[in-house]
Amino acid sequence: MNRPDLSLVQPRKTARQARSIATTEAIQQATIQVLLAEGVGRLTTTRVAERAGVSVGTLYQYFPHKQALLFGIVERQFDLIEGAMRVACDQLHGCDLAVIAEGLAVAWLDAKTADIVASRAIYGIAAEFDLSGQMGRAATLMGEAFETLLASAPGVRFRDPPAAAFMLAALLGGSVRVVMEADPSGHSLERLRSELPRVCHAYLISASEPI
Amino acid sequence: MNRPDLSLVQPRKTARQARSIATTEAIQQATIQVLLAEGVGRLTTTRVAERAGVSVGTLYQYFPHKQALLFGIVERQFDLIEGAMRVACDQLHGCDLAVIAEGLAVAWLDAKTADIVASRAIYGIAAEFDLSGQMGRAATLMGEAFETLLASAPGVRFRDPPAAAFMLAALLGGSVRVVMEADPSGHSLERLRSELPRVCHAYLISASEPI
DNA sequence: ACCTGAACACCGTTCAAGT
DNA sequence: ACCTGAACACCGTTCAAGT
Repeated sequence: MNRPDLSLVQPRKTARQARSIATTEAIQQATIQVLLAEGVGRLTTTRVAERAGVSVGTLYQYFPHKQALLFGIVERQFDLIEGAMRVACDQLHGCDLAVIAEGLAVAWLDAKTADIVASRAIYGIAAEFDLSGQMGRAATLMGEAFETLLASAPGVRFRDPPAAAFMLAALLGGSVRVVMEADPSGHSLERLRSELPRVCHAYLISASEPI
Repeated sequence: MNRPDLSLVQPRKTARQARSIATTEAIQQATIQVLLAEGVGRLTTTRVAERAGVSVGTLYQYFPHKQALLFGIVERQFDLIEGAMRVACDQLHGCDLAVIAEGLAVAWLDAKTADIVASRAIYGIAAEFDLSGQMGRAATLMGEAFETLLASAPGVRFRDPPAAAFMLAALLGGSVRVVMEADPSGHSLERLRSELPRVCHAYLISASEPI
């Protein structure tokens, strides 16, 4: 397999006609089904096409390469998490640091563990494909949202707001990812659930000063 | 490719004879060379065998599957990091919390960024293969080392020592991993370098109490 | 305008045959 | 005791031919 051009995430041809849309939809659905039923290791363009009721050729008319199949799913999951965090940020706007820290940690953990099946699939994908592009973009978005949230906290001023927001995102994202990967049983997730809010709170306090 | 049995990480036959040892060595060296010269995407059993000057059949006499080739390299890198952290733990034994926090964060960042070429290769491997087993084992080891280190800090007592040690490991491992993956340029690594010690210190204080 | 599926160039892995 | 490499069962991707 030659290294595919990862910038081509869009479908090769926009699905204008009804039939095209149906086909695209069917292929995406089939991807999820194969993924859940057989695992990443057995996710094959031919298998997906078969499950979608089309031929491989048709599949390649809408998705430039196998990775594009997966990117769609990952993007959907990322959007879900981003949405959940956006809601959390809105609700926490103007609250004080303790509430913000606790709120963000809980929201993040909930979002990541909400659909454990999807998460498992995503981590499987992440283990097999290069998602650094997606992750970088997501990190930047989180950083920005966190920065405005932190600015809204009353009675405190951050010495370096972008740095604090960035670090907070790295903290949440990193610790949850590493724990989910290292211990899929989810046992040590409980520990994370009790400790992560404390980490966030302690850090935010140390990165800011009163008034 | 059928999902290989990951428990078979050992070479298929122990290399007793001199010739065998040489062959094994050559294959391992060839793996690294191919990895560095051509990237994970072009790492092929045939290519490795060719570079090692043997046939594919010979390769499979010593390595049960392609993954075993990679596991060796990853294990070596993990050992390096584990060693560096063990040294750091020894040096920090008995120091107070501020020094321990700063020391661990710096040691971890240095170990992870020491051989940037190897790290890049490792992350490439990690993106393509399932390393959850290795990572879980490494996390447990770190947790234990951290726990005895934290117990040595004078004047403080941790409310839940295993939880604190675990969280510290997740913090270090997660944030560095996520930053390296999301921003391979290494630009935001500088930010991490200045913020991570603060995170560790703030958390350790909040998880302990005086006397 | 959309679909088909044989064909191509590659994989990982095996095993009868050699030295 | 160790090595070879053709052979096998799969991949991802393409493209001439169909409707």
